[in-house]
Amino acid sequence: MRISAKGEYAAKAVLYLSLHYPKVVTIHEVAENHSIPIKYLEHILLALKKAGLLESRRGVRGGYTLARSPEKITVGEVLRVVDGKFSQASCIELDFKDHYACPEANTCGLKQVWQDVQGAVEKILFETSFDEVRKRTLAGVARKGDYMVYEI
Amino acid sequence: MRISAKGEYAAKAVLYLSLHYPKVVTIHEVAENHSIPIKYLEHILLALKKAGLLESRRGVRGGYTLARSPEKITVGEVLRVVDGKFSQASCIELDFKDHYACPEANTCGLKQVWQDVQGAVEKILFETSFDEVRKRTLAGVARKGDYMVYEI
DNA sequence: TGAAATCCTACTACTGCGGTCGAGATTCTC
DNA sequence: GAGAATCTCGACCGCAGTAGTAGGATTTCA
Repeated sequence: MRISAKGEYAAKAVLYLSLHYPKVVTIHEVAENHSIPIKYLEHILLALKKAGLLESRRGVRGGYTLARSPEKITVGEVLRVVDGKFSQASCIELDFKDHYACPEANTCGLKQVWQDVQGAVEKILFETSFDEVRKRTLAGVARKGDYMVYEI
Repeated sequence: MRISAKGEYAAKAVLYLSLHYPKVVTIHEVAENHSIPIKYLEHILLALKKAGLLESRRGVRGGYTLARSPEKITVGEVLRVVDGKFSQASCIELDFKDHYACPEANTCGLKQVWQDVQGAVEKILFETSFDEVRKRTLAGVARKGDYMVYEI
């Protein structure tokens, strides 16, 4: 019942790209800044690119940037790519065609609970854009006072 | 980002006990009714007992029952016992003493997102009692006003 | 005493997650 | 065109946690 390391990495990376949008930054730079294993991050960014969230440029001066502006990318979208669905329990999953996998699903009062949880989670994740996360991050930095940690 | 099979088993078992409260029912009966491996269910019920949620009687005519009435047991309590805490991401976990494990936690705008999610999940799980789940099960009907579940 | 049940420890098989490796393809700069 | 920088991609690996099993010890009731 937790977000995977992969999901956290992905979110941090996209936040970093949001802070530098629309500049192109290298995997290396992202990995350095967040202490993420670089070879692992490669896979993650590649997946996000294939999902249409990021754009890349190869070769010298290459790197990644967001495919859309930060306010058009939500935390939920990013997590969905790397962590898959947010199904909270097997009993509300659907099988091959449109039917609940759990035979008791129609009467079991727990189904409602799992759906409520899933809905609440998705509501937050899909309604929070990276522009908002970016603003909160900058606000946090400003409160600290001493340095501007992120160069923009 | 999902509830474990163990968590689902535990919730189903407690629901079953709620439906028969205050009758004492055997592990065997619960396992049969929900197609849960009996030897596995033993562990789960034992853990719930040790956590103070269930009571048991050994020997012939023994079995389990709730330690309190269904309205005094929440889904969250049950899941916490078998699945541990609901920390959504490592960056909001606390280390040995009172400090965030993640060094960027104070400035990272993601922390708030993870906390929002965790809060929303806990609110639902800890405010839903098994008496309510029991009623919904008996009604076999969806409630009004539940969350819209996003299409996946 | 014997059957029915929980209690308890130990073990196992498997899956997925986190991470690594090495080579290939592309692009820029000189 | 050479070479460096950078993304692309498939294969691989170790570990921890999950799900489940085995078997016996203990308690209780008739």
